[in-house]
Amino acid sequence: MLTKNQSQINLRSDAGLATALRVSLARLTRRLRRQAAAHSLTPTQFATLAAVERHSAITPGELAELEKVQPPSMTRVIAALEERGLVSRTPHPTDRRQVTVTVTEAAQKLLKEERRLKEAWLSQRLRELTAEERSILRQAAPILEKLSRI
Amino acid sequence: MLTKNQSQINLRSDAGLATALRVSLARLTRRLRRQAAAHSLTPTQFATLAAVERHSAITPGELAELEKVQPPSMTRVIAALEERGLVSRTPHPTDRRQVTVTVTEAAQKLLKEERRLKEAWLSQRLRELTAEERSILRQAAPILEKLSRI
DNA sequence: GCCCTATAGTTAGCAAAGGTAATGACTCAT
DNA sequence: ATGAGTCATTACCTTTGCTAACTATAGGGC
Repeated sequence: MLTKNQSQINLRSDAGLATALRVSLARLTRRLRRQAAAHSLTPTQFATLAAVERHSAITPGELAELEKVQPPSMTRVIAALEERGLVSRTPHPTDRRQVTVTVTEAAQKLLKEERRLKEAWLSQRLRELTAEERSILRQAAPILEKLSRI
Repeated sequence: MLTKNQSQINLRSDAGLATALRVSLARLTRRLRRQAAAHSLTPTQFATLAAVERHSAITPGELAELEKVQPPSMTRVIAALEERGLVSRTPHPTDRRQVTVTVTEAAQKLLKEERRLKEAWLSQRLRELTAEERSILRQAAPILEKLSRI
């Protein structure tokens, strides 16, 4: 009985668009999370490690703001990454309250491999779309990124 | 130091698109979840209740498949909804192993109000986009829905 | 120079929501 | 009529978010 059309959501209104996006995003994220479970880093850890790689010598507070989590949540993620030798915490050069986080060499290697694995599922799904659909998603990606960043 | 450009992700490749989507989706979902915390239903409960409303007399197993969760997770969500008088479980007409779930009247009223509240944040963000950006998201929404459904 | 407030990070404890494994009730084909 | 399969549930664990409270440090006003 799963064949009924599930979305008679009115996409014209902003509220309808919001509904459609919210529901799909939640489901997709759940799906991606599950896909990632087979690999060595959780999605949160992976996203954080990638952020540390992009902004080397970043502080936990800045990372928390970037990833839109509270500082204590970021503390835990960093602790997990440090325990696995993927990031190192060093004192901030001028402010001893702060800490700077950087990726290790091991992390760079792992990131490369993880990226390949972690994206496999979604990439495969993307390949199953038509070229036009992919093109729309390409245009949508930066907008979603912008929305996620507010 | 949050001003650096965070995404030099190559959107041309499927893997790059996959990366960009994955990161943004995770962050947006986190944000939406937090936004929802002020209201009376969790996002998962809300999504499930909405699904029950759309497919009345659906079984837990079908709901689990729809929402891409395992049956035990769905059992818990349904139990929470039943405890609050929002759904009722009745025996399946022909198969006594199964159960059919339907929304109550209270739920229909609540759904309407919740929808209004829960979409407020995202709608506001959508209004801050340009008309063209919204148009792209309108085109992207069904594709994301399709991706989330595979 | 000394306090007082503000800030950065962490710790402690809680809640939401997912998962797997095992169980009980029921169905159905052999 | 029995044994395998199916549906829902229960029990338990994990991840990952949160808030509140604590510690250490910074920095300004007196």
